[in-house]
Amino acid sequence: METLRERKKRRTRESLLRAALHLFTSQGYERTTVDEIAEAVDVSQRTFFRYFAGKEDVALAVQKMTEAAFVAAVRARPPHEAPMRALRQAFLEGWDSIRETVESVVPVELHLRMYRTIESTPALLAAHLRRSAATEETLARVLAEREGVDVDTDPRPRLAVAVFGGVIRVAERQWCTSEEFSLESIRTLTAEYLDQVGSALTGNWRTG
Amino acid sequence: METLRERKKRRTRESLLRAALHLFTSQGYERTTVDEIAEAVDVSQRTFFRYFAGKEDVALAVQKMTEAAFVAAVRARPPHEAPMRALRQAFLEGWDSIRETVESVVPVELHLRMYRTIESTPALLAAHLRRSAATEETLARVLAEREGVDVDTDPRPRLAVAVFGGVIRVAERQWCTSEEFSLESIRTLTAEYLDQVGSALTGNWRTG
DNA sequence: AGGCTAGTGACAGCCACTGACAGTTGACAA
DNA sequence: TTGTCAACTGTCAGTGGCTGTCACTAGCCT
Repeated sequence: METLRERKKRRTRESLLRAALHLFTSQGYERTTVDEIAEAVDVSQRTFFRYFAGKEDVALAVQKMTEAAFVAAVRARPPHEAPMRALRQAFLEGWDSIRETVESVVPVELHLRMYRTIESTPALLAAHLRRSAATEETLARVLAEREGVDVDTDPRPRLAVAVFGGVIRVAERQWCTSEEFSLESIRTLTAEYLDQVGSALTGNWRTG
Repeated sequence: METLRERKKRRTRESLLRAALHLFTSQGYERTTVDEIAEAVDVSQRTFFRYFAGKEDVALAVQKMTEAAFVAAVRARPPHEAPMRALRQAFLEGWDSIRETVESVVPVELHLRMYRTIESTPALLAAHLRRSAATEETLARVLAEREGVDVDTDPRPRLAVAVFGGVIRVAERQWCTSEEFSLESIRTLTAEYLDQVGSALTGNWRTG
């Protein structure tokens, strides 16, 4: 059961989040000040910083949710699956539940537009990549445990996750710049790219 | 021939760079202010910002040099080489010339210590990853041209580079945290990891 | 009802960074 | 050599992200 105080906090937090994303996507990340966000929700700037570690943090809050959901999805894969297959299936099958998680806080439309803002704002892209790196470290440990190997001596868990993450990012980037800007298209794009990794590594591409 | 004015500029720039790296590695990036760096070289803070775009920029200036050198090395590979082999050889064989480039500006020892600072400072790691992403985009275009494919319709150049970059970063990270902290060890580590990618992708690791 | 505490606003301050303007110094021609 | 111009630099003032402090209010709990 949620107490009144907790409800108020959650409302404030989500209002700040929505207001921030709205401002970022409509007038740009750099051209939006924290004061503006606070003003839009009618709280003090100081309060904003009590809910979010900073401007970057609020911009990437939804991404943080989806990454956590993805890690959970990988953890939930049956243990007999090979590592790369587990990652692939977690991504493709977990998509819908991730969508629901997002939608409970922020309109999906807004989230999608925010993706483009992140990709086109250097400061945000940098923060996003660092977060991805941290998630990859977590995933490497999950895979290592599934397979019963030591993550500190065996590089394969980290290598597998790094390759997977690389493919995801290529797909993300392609998706952001394309016109086919829907939740479904990133799934098909990712599946397609994952299938092509092998052929990409074993050029020669001219004859292939 | 270098004019007096140009020499002065270069000296100021390199002094700022060395002073900055020295301060960053000895007392930490966050705990170093731009005023301190400027003061150490006895110029105004405003002058610092005329030589470097910001605090991040000076921290990653040497990395920027090495990445540019690497891209050049890839461009110089014979065109009949397969893509992944070109990347691999450019990295392994270009190492010595890169070392010389670095040493002409900054002691190698300082550069190595800076690597650890970058890896352990969130803000710097983020900026470093973003720079890597930009370099990967450049490399993808180089590979696409070598192979005569269109980088906008064929995902394989970007995929190949993403995989390669992922492996490099895993090696970098491992190297930073190990005791074997020499220029030579990262080369052997990278070669080793590149060889293991295939096996990492085709678990099951328990039986392998 | 009244004390306790989480949450808040207001204020002051630090630091990265920028624009504007004036002073200085090297380059180059007369 | 000297005068002129352009490049370079310092000073100053200001913006914006972010933090510490402290008094105050509002919800919680007995």
